[in-house]
Amino acid sequence: MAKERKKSGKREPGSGKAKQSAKRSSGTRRPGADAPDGPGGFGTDDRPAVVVTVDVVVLALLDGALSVLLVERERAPHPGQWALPGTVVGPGEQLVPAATRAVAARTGVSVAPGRLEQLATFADPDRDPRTRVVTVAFVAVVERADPPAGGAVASGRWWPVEEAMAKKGRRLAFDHGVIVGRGVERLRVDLEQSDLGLGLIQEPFTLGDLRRAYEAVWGAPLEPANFRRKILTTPGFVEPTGGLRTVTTGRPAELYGRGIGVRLHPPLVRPR
Amino acid sequence: MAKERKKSGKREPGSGKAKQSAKRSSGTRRPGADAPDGPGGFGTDDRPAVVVTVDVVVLALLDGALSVLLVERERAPHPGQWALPGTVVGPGEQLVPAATRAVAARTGVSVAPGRLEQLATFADPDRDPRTRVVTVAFVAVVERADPPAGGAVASGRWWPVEEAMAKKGRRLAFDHGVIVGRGVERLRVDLEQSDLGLGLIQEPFTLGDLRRAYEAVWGAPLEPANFRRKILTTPGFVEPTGGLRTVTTGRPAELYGRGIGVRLHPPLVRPR
DNA sequence: AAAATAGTGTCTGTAAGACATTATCTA
DNA sequence: TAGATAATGTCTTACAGACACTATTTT
Repeated sequence: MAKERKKSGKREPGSGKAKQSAKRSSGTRRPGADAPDGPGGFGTDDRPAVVVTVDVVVLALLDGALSVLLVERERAPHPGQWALPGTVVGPGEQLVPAATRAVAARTGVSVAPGRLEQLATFADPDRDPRTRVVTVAFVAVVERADPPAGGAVASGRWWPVEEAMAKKGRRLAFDHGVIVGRGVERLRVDLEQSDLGLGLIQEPFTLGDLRRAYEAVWGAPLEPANFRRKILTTPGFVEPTGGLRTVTTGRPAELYGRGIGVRLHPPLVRPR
Repeated sequence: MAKERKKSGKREPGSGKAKQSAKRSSGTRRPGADAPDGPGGFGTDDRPAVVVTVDVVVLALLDGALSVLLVERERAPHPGQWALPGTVVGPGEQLVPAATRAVAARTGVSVAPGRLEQLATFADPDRDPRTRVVTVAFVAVVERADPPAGGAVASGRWWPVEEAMAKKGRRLAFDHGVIVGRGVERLRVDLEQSDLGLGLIQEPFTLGDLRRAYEAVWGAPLEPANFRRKILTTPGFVEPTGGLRTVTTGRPAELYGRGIGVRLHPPLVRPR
């Protein structure tokens, strides 16, 4: 039914390490030089065969542990392995909507616009054995590690980051292990410099809730008094609700909601 | 000459805001849902027509002013306007080599590997009127704003950032004005947190040279004594050579070389 | 000598680290 | 009451901002 592209539609076998000089003599388009975009713009023949995708590192706290949302692959490549939710970017589609759509479609989890940020683009020629796939990775935080919805999207599962990264033998599909690592590191930095950590907990929350979220992300204990001082003396970080919450034992904690949003200067530094 | 693809090769007019629901019924591939990559992987028919490019924001000091390296476009779109040096990413080519190659080929400027970092990916469906172009932007610093080489690469020119961004009427081509802005902001942050600023000056240098580089990037004067203290008390930032330099008037300044490299904790904060 | 630039010393204010003390709940 | 968690207070340390002062050159 569909017509095959005549040129440059096939992936070159063994194009692995992508020696640039070798590429240039490889029969496909000689990249760049001083013909910026070809005589008539991007001619169809000049388009290298490439697929652009988005992949999302969705992070949340599951039983107090920082966890990442993964989907199990059913088909090759890497059948049976776990991968980030992602999708091919549709024609005319923006990246952020594509990322949001991918997460929702594959896992049923909905990501709020302000809690999604571009992480980096991964484009190793060998990262997908089928064809050249350039993926724009995103990081997102959600406030509840919802159990995977049933039915059509049942393949999603939350994995503690520790476990996802350290699976011996069963690594994540493609280069998704690397991407998860980068995503977690990005979140760690974001927590230092913004109030993005609020996206990991539900309102209303106590300062203990917030501190435990930070501790989970950073993997280090924080001094409660100093943490409290930093949060409360930063205007716009949190707003007291006036309410109290008693959990089990101990003095009831004051409840707060998210503030109007802040950038931290100086940052809330993590323990080194 | 070139055979046009039958499907999804044309950009849909008015697809600007990329309404997702509209896209799905657009006759091209319905993105994602629960068919991750099609029955046989990425079929040729399933590939949206997309070109992946790299564009590089090369920054340097030209007569003490932070400047960006631009090339003049000769053909449509945006003929006569200035643009970032960039190129289509070749098949099997890595992004960093592609970025380095693009700068060298179009301007004759060579960028050191450690002075090039990925900035972000820009993928607005309308950013190029010809076809869907997803570009991975990089920032680089070079230590000398070399005059544009002659001959084949004569189209490169250094523009003071101030001037490049504020051209009234003659804006930069595509979304390159936005990309330059993001690149400059990234450099400003990098200067706070790393020794990347050393990449803007030549060895050997004085602390005055280094301070003036920071002042140029941040657009604000720094207290010389405090700047000096921060640099010298950070192990590994600079190494004294023992030499002195007398420029015009004043006490001769001690000369330094780059240290072994550092991340700054706490950062060298810029004036707010 | 005057002007200019480099380098040193020091006082002060801000904010984080450490930790003791008080408050208020449940078992 | 003991134990647990939350909240407050305070002493100390680290470090940046501000700025006075000294050093060494050219004109």
